[in-house]
Amino acid sequence: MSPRRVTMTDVAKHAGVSRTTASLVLSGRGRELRISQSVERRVLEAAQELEYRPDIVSQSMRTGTTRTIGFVSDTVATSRLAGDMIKGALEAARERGVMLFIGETEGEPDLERGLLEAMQDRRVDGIVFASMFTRTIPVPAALTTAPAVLLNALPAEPCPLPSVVPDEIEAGRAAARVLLDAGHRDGIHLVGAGPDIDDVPPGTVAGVERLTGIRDVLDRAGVEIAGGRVCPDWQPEHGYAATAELLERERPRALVCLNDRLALGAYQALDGAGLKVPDDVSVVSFDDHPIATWIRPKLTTVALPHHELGREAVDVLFAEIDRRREGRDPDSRSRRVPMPVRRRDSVAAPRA
Amino acid sequence: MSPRRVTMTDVAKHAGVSRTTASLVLSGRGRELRISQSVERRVLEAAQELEYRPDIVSQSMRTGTTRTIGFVSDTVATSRLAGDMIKGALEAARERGVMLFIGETEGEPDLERGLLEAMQDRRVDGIVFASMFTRTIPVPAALTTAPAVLLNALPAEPCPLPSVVPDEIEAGRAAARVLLDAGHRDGIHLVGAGPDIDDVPPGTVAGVERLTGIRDVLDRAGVEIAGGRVCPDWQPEHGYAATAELLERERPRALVCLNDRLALGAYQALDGAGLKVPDDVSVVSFDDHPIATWIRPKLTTVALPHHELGREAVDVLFAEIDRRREGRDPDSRSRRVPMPVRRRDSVAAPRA
DNA sequence: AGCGGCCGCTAACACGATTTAGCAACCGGC
DNA sequence: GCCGGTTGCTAAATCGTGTTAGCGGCCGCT
Repeated sequence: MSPRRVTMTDVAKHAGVSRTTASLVLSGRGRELRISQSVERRVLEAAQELEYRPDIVSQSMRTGTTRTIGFVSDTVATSRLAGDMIKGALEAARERGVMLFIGETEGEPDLERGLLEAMQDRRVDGIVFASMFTRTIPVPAALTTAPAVLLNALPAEPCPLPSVVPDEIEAGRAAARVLLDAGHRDGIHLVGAGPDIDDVPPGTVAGVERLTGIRDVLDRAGVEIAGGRVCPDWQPEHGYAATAELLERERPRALVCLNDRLALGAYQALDGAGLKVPDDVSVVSFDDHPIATWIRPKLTTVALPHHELGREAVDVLFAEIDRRREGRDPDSRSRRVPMPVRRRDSVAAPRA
Repeated sequence: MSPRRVTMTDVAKHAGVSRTTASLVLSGRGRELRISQSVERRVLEAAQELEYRPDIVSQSMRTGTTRTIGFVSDTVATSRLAGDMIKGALEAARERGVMLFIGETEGEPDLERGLLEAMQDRRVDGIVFASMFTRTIPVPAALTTAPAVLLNALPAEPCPLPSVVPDEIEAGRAAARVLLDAGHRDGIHLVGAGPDIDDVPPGTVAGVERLTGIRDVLDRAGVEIAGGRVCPDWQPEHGYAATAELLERERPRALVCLNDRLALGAYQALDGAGLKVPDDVSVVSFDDHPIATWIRPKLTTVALPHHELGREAVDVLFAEIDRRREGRDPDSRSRRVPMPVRRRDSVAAPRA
């Protein structure tokens, strides 16, 4: 079988000291507690020679901290985006020597509760509670036990939890500015939401906020939105249908698609109508989904910074853990992570 | 602060019995060790009333099993596929009340070693060592300590580890059969690899095995491959280039693309040449990437069963853990998970 | 000589569970 | 009345670590 792990007792024995002394030296408190240099050296050498590594389970037992955090999300498999978020969280955790439990609730309260309990039973130091698309959520009661952060989600009711979300309003503004900068003033249509602020699929934050940002910039510039079409879901087929229907009535100069999958559908409809992107119609979108660089021409889009969101959430979580340890009140503000514009080939000046 | 957790001592005190008795009852060994029915009931009631849940860290300390496994992969963020694999693993783990650590090595040996050590230090019960695309890998020494399974990877040298991989050869056969069944005999071209068995991008298992399967079926049917083009990487742009170049020379009747991203590029090139899928050219592919259903017409493809691979890996891992516990030798066979054909709209009978 | 103080280390307990060994009480048989 | 066996429970050890309290020895001062 596998050879028994080297324990601190082994190290102490090998160095000819008590286990206490070994513990003191190895936890760096030797100097403070007046362990002689020679003993200290003997212990360190013994530890190195035996390749001693502390057993974290035992440490957790004693100290109460497991150097482990939980990452709970509704789903991990929707897209590459989810993976990026986890990747960011993973990096930030690794820098602190912390491991990540992951779990998915599939949106079911039972699974959610079970998962949170399983993590608490394993004494996680904190929990990142993530949603794969931005929305407001009812905060589970179990989340108030351990330090926690909401990721890509806002609490439905005021609660003492910090949250990390993408800055969708500013993203909307950025998308509108891309078109204005290229010289567009007329024939700007929306695909997926709008034109009015109430025309959004239910339950999404991204819809309202992106639309708010777009309208804000266009309004200020005195530019009127030519039209818009709300889609129940933001899949390619809906983008195709909305755009095809639009093309029957009029000829747009620019499309703002509310995400890249809609934009893919819009491309297909434009192609079917013999219109060229960007010469005939400019397209700007949101998300920076992998397909944005696969379709032709490559899509100009405002990126969801999933990687950065994941990192930031873990950073905020550890700040929160520190606050708790110091007995301070939790920080319930929400962080807005900027969404960068990826300028590619789908936007051009309108034809004269 | 957060209220102290309810411990077994609390339960025992509340029921008026010793901690030992409480433990016996709660671990279901009460009957066996002749605890009276009345005491048993008192303990169970106390546990329920106090909402007692055992502390898994303490249990781990005593029993050596953490009900936690590690999922180590080179990367988790390449695509939705990775997410699906994790999702499958997660499901299988949840069914056993087991949590999942995840970590990524980014292919760096240092990170890999650190990660495996971190997991061992947390006494994981076993490790799934996954690759995001099928390949042969050198098995890290640290993997032999705990029970482990290779997922989507084959050991470079014989070693006592089971592995779980997709059945790529049979997938190749299935793809070829799709074309034969539709009546194709001539003008079958390969995109991404081939036509000879050596024409594959280096380091991939999928390339050789898919090609092997394709050739196997076509050879048996007496059908000759009209041509092929190996691509250094399997991205849309390579599929586009290979197909565009092919179209300059001749007019294919069917394309076997070695993955869906290549197929996307091929679609674009065919579209550019004014050829219709599937009327002019049939296309069959591999992976069942999300875009397969987004592009028009929807792509017929042989699916990588990522979800199933993840599940299977965890199942095999637990079988392995059981073997070890019973002192039997490890099972070093490799499992082949079938790759199902997704028949959609990109294959039709050749034009008369 | 007696006493206080420092130096360098160790004994012992705690964390929360599991498990082994054993104790007290009762019963029956001779 | 003593012995042996069964019943029903508990004391105590254990896992590997962190931490507090304290012990013996030496030095210096009066």
